[in-house]
Amino acid sequence: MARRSARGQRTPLSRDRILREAVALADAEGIESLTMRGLAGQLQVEAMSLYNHVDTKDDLLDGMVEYIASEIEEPDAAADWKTAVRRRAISAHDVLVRHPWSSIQWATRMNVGPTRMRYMDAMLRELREAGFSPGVLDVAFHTLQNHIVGHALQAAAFPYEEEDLPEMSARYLESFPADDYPDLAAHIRYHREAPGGEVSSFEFGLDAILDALERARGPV
Amino acid sequence: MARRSARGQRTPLSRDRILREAVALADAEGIESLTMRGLAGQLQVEAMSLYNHVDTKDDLLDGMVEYIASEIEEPDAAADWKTAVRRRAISAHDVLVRHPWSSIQWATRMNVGPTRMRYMDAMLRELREAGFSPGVLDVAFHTLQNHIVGHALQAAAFPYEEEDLPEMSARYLESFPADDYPDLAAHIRYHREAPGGEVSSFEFGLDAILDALERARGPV
DNA sequence: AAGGTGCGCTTACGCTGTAAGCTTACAGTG
DNA sequence: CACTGTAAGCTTACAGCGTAAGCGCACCTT
Repeated sequence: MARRSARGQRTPLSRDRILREAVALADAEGIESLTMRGLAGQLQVEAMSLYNHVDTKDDLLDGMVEYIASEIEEPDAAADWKTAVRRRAISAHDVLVRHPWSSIQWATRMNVGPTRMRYMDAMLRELREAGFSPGVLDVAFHTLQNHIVGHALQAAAFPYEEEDLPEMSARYLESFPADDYPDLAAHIRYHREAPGGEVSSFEFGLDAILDALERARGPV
Repeated sequence: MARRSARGQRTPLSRDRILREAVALADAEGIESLTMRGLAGQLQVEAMSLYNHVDTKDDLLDGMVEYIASEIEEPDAAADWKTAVRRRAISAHDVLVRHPWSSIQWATRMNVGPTRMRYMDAMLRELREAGFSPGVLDVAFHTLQNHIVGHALQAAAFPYEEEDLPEMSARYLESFPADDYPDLAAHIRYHREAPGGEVSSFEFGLDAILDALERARGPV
């Protein structure tokens, strides 16, 4: 069953090959249908073989988050703090949205690996070097992080194809009990009609947070 | 097997009784060990009987989130927007922290029921009546919501008993590679030593956001 | 007394993660 | 070249999961 070349030797499995395939599979089919057997099948291997490179399924999932975390880009070191933080935040958000399953895992799994640690450490460093006092730094970090992950989480909730989305959300709004929840209805309508859609909604909020932080620098 | 009184009639099951028990069980044992069989066992009933009141396990989980959402308190209608929003946010955060499994479900499940809709609608109304322009209102709502759920998510990550926590986190910090991630280490230390601990860290950030919003009211 | 029906029970199925033990292919050594 | 240790695959098996299908009891209505 194992895949072999013409001469009979098999392409060796490896943690990295497993993680890459797992990420691809989760991207394509959704993480809830990612099973050890299914993943092994894609790799032309039996399920138990995966356990030579991965401790448990949890370990696999941790590895997947680490894998996509490494796609987050490092901003130019010469940039001022606001630009650097902004770029890093946008890149992180991009990655999380690109892998719709990842934001939930990011928010949920507490086994943070070295790649995520590097990411957090770098963002904290940029904020510290910007001159924030410890208290403000803490708020800044969590507010930014919550914005990034929270927004990606929202985006992942609408995994529809780009094309169907307008029609779909229109139909949803039609059946929505707008009389019972008038402000919520307005909110949904706003997101439907907001110029530029979801992406710029993220950046708009991000800039609002960054501006507020800049004003709060020093005191508080 | 079904529980009966002395005269032989059984205490009837009901959706509400099921949800109440499911919430209690998830609170006590963690949601990952909540199974249909286990839940049924607690209710002295067979697993399949639950399906007379609940469509699927997903429906059960949705119901559980709705159940705890109803514990969020309505602030005094006479209060000014900042006080009202603050109170609602704190109450919501309290509820999510009180049920450690709920923040993940809240962030994850997209099937929002009437109770959660009422909650969102009320918060949006308070912000609108405060005079925010649509754009700022949107940022305000999401930033607040992300702060509430994001913070509860973090808190749920440390499900240790209050007593063990200091010793536990001290040991964690000892083995933490502080040389590789100096700013992350400082961040962890800050959370360990911050006056008042996690709760006030939430309120501190909340107030920072509310103050920033107040300043942003009108323009942007 | 009769019959309907709501609701709990029994059984069974396919799927999951993974423990235990085997077998094969290759590298290193004589 | 043969021998052997080991890494990494395969096979089998198991307990636990959600839930579909159908049965039968206890009650309510007439």
